[in-house]
Amino acid sequence: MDGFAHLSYFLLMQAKAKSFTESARRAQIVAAAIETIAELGYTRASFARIAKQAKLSSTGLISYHFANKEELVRTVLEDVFREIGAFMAERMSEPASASEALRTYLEANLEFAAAQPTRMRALLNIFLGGALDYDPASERAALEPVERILRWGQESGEFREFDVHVMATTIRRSVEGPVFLLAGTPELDLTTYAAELVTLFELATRRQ
Amino acid sequence: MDGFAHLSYFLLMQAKAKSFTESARRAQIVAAAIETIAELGYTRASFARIAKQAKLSSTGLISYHFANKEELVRTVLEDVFREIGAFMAERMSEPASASEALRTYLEANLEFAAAQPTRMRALLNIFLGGALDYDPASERAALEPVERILRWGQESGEFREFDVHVMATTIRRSVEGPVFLLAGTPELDLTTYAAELVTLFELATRRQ
Amino acid sequence: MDGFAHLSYFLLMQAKAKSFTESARRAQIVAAAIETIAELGYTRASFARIAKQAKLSSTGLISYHFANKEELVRTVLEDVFREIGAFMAERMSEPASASEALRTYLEANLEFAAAQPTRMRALLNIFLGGALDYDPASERAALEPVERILRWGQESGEFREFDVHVMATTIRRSVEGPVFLLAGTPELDLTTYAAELVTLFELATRRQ
Amino acid sequence: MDGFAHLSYFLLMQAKAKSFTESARRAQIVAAAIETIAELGYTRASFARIAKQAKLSSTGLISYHFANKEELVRTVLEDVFREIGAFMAERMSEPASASEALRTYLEANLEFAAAQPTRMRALLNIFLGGALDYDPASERAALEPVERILRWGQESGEFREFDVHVMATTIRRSVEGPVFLLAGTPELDLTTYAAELVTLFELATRRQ
DNA sequence: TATGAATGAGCTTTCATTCAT
DNA sequence: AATGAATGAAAGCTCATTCAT
Repeated sequence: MDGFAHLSYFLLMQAKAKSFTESARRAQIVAAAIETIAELGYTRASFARIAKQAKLSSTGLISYHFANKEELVRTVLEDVFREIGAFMAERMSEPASASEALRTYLEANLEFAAAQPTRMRALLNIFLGGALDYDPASERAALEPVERILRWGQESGEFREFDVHVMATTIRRSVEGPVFLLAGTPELDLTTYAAELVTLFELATRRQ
Repeated sequence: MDGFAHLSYFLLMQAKAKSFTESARRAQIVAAAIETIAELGYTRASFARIAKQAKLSSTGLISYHFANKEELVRTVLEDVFREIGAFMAERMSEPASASEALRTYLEANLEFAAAQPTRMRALLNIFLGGALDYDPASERAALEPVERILRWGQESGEFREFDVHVMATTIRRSVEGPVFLLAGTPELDLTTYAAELVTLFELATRRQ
Repeated sequence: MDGFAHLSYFLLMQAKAKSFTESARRAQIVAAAIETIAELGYTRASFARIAKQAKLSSTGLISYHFANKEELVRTVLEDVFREIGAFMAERMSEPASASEALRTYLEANLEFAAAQPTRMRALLNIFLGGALDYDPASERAALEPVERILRWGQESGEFREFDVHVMATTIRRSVEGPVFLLAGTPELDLTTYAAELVTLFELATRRQ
Repeated sequence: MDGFAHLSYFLLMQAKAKSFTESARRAQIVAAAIETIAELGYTRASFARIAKQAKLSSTGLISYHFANKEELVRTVLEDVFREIGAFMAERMSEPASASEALRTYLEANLEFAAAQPTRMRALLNIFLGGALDYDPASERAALEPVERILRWGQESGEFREFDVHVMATTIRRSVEGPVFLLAGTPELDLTTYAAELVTLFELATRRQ
């Protein structure tokens, strides 16, 4: 019922327990990677820059803790998805109707963007910066929870007839928009933004 | 009155006239760059690959015609914007109303995406791939023509009251969506897609 | 009819002609590689050391002229094999008998080792130093010309019955021996050495 | 009277007695090193791979027990030479003649290669893989026992006149050959191989 | 104009070794 | 006696850019 948790599809369950020190170092490196990717984009976020950001003595230390760059990126995504998942779990209750679900979806996504703008920028930079080969499957996965809400509303009669895929794509992209806007306008009021989106899509989806 | 020409902001007026040979070479390189960036993404579109695509003997030739990579990218954007501009000029007549203008805006953008998918993919790969330092000004410039339509509609009473910036951002992103979808679904019917968007935003903007 | 030319199996016919300058540079790099590999062994012959030996400004120049280390090594082998081939072509006439062929094989191999000790050391360091994954096929290829001589002698009645494979392996290794000995005893007299080997294998192979 | 024990030249007599635990650990590491070097070659046998093979928790443990990689390699050689020495001591009785000694030398070497192929491959990978700076002294030491046999035969009149150094080198290399052949032909029958070598060198050495 | 040669910084990754605990 | 964390040098390779011709 959230916008990203479905992407937990990237998570690999870790077999071996990590020591406290190792976990701390990995967390530190992941944090530095998020910071760096958010700031410079994926391409320019080299091990050298990440090491500098984390005040590490050597890029070798990153390689020591992560098998390769792909594993580091995967771990960054894990971290972001975990945060999103935790946020959403707390934020959302059982929605009583499709329109309520849609409203909550929009609001919760923007609230998270407001709470974790750096993580959100890193996430989008990874997906857009060519880190991963473009994967239509993950695109579809990202749309799925939205489409579920929309179909629910059409079946219940709350929503009018429309192409679910088009509407879902538009909704998904509408909540990603502010993440970029925040870079240019940090003071952007996402509460107002969310209210506007809620109205916009209520009008666009409701049975006339 | 189009979606991108405002970005002519990127254009640098060239002081010196170019010889025919030079213009032809530059055009050839730009075409190869577009092809390569569309296919591989900005990061992997090195001078070596672009030269290969253009069947050039040396990457030095690219440097000879373009001061640096940034200038090449800027010229690619010029080219794309010029194409878009030409397309729009032909496509659009003087709109009789704000809602007609909005409808035409949506349809024309998707028509262009259908007609020039390679140029469109290149364009978005450049913006998203970290080629340019993120530039809020260009973001604002991209929104301006949409905002103009929206304000017009509000002033004329066709449109309800809403936050123009939020609505414009949502509209802009809604027409960019299909460019990405085309990668996974080349057979996507953009005519239908456009009709859905037109309905969606008519409902979202009209005075109730 | 020589000991190594069969390994021309490694040669790739080059499609594109190389400019004079490029050929010269490649030759210079190959020469430096041979020198370095002969002296330090394959493992320690890094691009950095080869560049130093060739007085190049950057290891990047090696990568510029050779796609990767494997291609450089392949080119080194080409060079050595070409030298051996030219040497053998001049040295050997049509042998009148198997025992004459065997004698010439032994002598020619040692003469080449005397004339080109550095190339020979480089060659063996490449094969023995783990440069190439151990390849039974190339081993078999190296033995083939010897085995052909031996079978000829057995069929003609000049040679006694013996296991051709064992004899060929022993002969092959016997002519490689001096290449290593030369490192410790540069003044080693390979003419005498050859005469001793000729006698040794005449006694070992002749019909009693 | 064996082919390698003379190389005990590499052994460093250890001044300090080692505890049982330490000895066991060292033996475990040495065994893993032999296995790894035999399988991957010297170059690719990193501490990391050896530690993995030995199921050690850290490469640091190797450094703890061995001053550096050279000492580990030296200890591996010790181990192999000790095994060879023990094998030979059991295998060989007092030879009645030089030709019997030569026959036994050849047979015993090949028997050991058949019994301990892993140790033999490791041994040769170390010598050939550039682990040690090429050492003419060790080469000479390896030839010494063979040369002793040959001189004995010449003095007793069993053997003809020949250059002892050339013959010894040829014999030494002839028994090393099968070690490599085993990699490509594991089913190679070394008993037959030994019989062929015995005949070969009897004919090559005997007084006519 | 165009070419190919050259440069040097940068990339990720592996390595033997050190060190505190 | 052993661990795992950390180090910094070195590896092969790619890159945008410069330059002489």
